[in-house]
Amino acid sequence: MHIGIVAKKIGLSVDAIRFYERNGLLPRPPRTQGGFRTYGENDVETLAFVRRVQSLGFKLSEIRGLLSLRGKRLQPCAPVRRRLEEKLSDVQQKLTDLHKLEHELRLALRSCDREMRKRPAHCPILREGSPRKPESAK
Amino acid sequence: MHIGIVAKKIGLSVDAIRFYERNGLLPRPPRTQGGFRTYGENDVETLAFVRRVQSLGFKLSEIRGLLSLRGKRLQPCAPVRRRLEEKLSDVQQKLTDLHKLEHELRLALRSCDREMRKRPAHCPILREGSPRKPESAK
DNA sequence: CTTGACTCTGGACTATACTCCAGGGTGTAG
DNA sequence: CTACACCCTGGAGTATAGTCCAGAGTCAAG
Repeated sequence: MHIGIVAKKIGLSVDAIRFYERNGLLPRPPRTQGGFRTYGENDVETLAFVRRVQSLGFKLSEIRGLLSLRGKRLQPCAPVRRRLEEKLSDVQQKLTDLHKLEHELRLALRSCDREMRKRPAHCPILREGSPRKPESAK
Repeated sequence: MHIGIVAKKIGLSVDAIRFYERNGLLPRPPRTQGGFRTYGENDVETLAFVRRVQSLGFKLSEIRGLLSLRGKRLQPCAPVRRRLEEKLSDVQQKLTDLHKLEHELRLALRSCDREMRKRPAHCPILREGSPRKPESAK
């Protein structure tokens, strides 16, 4: 299989596949006389795996580690589990942060709303320091 | 005030302040004979404003827009409100995505767990396609 | 054997928000 | 006047995950 076929099969760009190869996510395939890469089914599967764990939030550098686990005859769950747990706790941290942010944004909106009723041309968010040269005495 | 003083006051690096200036987040200050930037209190306030809205999740390019609003005599709330709402809905979208991701990760963990009891050396995450040359007949 | 579609390499480019650097000039305390 | 701390500019580098390109070569059908 040439690279374009593989790309179409798994919905990646040809460039992305070559990029993965350069970055150690896909072994170098054999080449034709002329230098074209020739892939087999297991390459397609590897790429599918990459996509799948990527969709679980792993970055390419982490996927490299996962792939090396995958290359062994024994495929112990424990190290995978550990990584999944780390990732889960990252996600939870991000969720916490975003919830805080959501709260802050709601507060800002509320303060906007309160002020809007009274003095609609004096946004409380914008005030708190004014630009250089307030033109106080022109 | 020289740049280093301002930097210390608001907890930014000197480099960051110059970076903001280059990117239109802070007006060019007057210079000394020798070319040193000299800042006033309103610059400090501007920078404080930048930090504050940055902590609300706005990126620098968006902050530029906010700053231009801030530079006017009339400071209407409405456009600020609109931006806050957009940002809030971005955040909510991200929360949704992360919740889904959290769910996916939990599913993966569970499938790991189930398999671990039975065949601890055959991680279900790793399987689904094996590396090139499975050595099926060595 | 020609043609058109495909592939090769190496390198530049994208966005974000800065940091770090060299090589030089400036401000000010003593 | 001399240190020494501070400041200047321009440019490179950081991380991420690719995309896009030119200029050249290759493959397969007809």
